[in-house]
Amino acid sequence: MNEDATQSSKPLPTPPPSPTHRVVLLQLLLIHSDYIEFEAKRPTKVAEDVPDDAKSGRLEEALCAFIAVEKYDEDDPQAVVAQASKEIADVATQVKAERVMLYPYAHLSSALSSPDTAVKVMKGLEAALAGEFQVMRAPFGWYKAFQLSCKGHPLSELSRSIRIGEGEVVSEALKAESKVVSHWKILTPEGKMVPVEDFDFTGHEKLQKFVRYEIEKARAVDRIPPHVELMRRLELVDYEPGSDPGNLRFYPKGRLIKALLENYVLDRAGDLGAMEVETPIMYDMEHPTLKKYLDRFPARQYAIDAEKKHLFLRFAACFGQFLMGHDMTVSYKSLPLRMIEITRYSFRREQRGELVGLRRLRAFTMPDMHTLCTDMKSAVEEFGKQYAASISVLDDAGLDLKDYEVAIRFTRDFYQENEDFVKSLVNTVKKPVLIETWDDRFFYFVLKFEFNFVDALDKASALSTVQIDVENADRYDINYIDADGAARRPIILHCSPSGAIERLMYALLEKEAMKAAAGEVPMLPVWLSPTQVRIIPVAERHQARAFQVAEALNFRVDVDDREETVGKKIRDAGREWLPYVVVIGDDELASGELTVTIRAKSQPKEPAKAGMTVDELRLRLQEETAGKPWRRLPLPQKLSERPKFV
RNA sequence: GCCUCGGUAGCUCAGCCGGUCAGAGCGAGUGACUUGUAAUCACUAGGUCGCGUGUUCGAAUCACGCCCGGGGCUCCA
Repeated sequence: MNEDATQSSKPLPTPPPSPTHRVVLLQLLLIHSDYIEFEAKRPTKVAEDVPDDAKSGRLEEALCAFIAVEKYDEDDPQAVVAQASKEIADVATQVKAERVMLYPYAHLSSALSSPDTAVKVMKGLEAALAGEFQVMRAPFGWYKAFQLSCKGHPLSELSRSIRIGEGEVVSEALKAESKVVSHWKILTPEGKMVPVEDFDFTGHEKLQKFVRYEIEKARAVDRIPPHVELMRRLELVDYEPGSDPGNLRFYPKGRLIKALLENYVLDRAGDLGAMEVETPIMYDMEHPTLKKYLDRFPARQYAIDAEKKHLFLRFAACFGQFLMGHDMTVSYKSLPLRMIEITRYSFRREQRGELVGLRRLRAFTMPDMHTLCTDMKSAVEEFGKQYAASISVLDDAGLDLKDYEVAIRFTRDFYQENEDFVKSLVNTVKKPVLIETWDDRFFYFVLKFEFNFVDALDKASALSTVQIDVENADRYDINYIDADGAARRPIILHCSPSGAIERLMYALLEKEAMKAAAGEVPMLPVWLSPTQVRIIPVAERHQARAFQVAEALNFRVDVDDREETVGKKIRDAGREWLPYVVVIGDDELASGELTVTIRAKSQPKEPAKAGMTVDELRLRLQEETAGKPWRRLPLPQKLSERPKFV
């Protein structure tokens, strides 16, 4: 559930538009006319009271705006007026019309607003446009006769739906957010709490970048993020224009890496004692509990209408696991009780301009673990364990403490009672940490941390996170039976040990891009490399031995049997970041040994070559991949049989 | 959602003050070469110039709308 785990760097909640405020619409049909003429014939029962001289009218060379005010407009008529008047003015200017006819036209909508709202909006539009144009308004709620002559040029007929973005609907939670006051400090391993402005960042440049990103929102980017080029060039992941933006396609190699990371995080969660579950990806907007929850903090959702239900796609696994938790019978003996799901996918309809490669998506894969704890003491203890586990998970994935910055955020009250604990967290990482404190609790949690990766373009994004949630047990009516037989509310931890899997891939690629820029040789950890060993037979007569070695190694080994020169094959292997490249020619045939190029020891232009036996190479691979999940080669073993995906 | 830049062959891109402007390199296919650590040579095929509408005698080129991507703003449980 937790956005930070996956997608954002900031802990503040998105202003939650309530689901009922979700869409605000006004339907417009704009006709550029030679003339428009109407006459009100007789009133309907909702008719607006108007003087006789307003019951008919005619405009020459006018833009005629047929308007249906919709039910949803009732939430914010002013915003609708502002938006719609701008739209009408834009078109009128474009077609060089000096006159505008506002014509209420109910048939454009199937969900009309109340007549009061409609009249209010119509009058609002009239007032808003009056300054710039000659405006006439046909009365609302009358049966009217009209004549219209459409000019018939390309822009003469346009229809518009005015949509007011969710963010403009001010909900209770948004109002609360604007009152949030954050205090920013740096906490050092020695336990000193220093205001950020007084902290000497010498030697902690990445932390400084992160802090600036967080507080000052410093951004300066003028190029495509390196990982976007890499994800395509390495044939891992790509954009999918046939879908919605931010929904990506994964090629076999990308799918392999993602699957390995998913399985690895699941394994590690299992080590912590988590039970894997699976929950639906869509939920009923009208479900009473979810409705309250959505009111509290929706990201922007994807909505789906199905038969009689109005559904939304989940943005985390919280829904499913909390609903499950609500129905479970849990004894205190079961606590701490941990459940995890790798959400494939979590959906958030992030704004178009925010989407970038693997960093920020609309559909992403998030390990989402929830832990029920008896009380705050137990929750804090569990928090410490999951903090340590997150460090270890990232380390195995290829990111160590130098690669990310730690943020710890809490309420003032929490800190007063747990100061030593917070300091111990900082001591664990042995480097200064960004601290954000709130005077009051505006969010559902009292304590959280995130690990924030700072990329090649100095952008920060959150990976691992854990939060202590003191609110949702109540909201979902989750309880456990204590030793005395009484039902009690647990404290709930939200944890994503790695953050979103896509984002982890992004971080790995960005890290390697930074290494490459610094003159080092980039590569993925051996356990994640789609091909672990490539064998290059020098001539056709060496192929049999190549396949024999491939089989004996029993890892992800492929054979470059293409009709290319050895030089070409070596170069291609380098471009694919192959950890081990074995060339087999007459010499190897004779000696039985292997000539292996070891990427991890190579420098640019200086491949590190070593002679070793098949067994030695196999042992080496076993050591480097011990304890990690394994999957078979994701592509045909013979390079000659492989398609190109990009 | 707004602003801005871009979309030309599978990929990277040139052409773009309207008129042999439909091109290059890589990739792909075919043939030759049987190859020892960052690109072997030759030939061939491939494109509604993102989509639509308009302006014009004539549009890849100009205008408008839309779609997709990059960046910025906003936003970022």
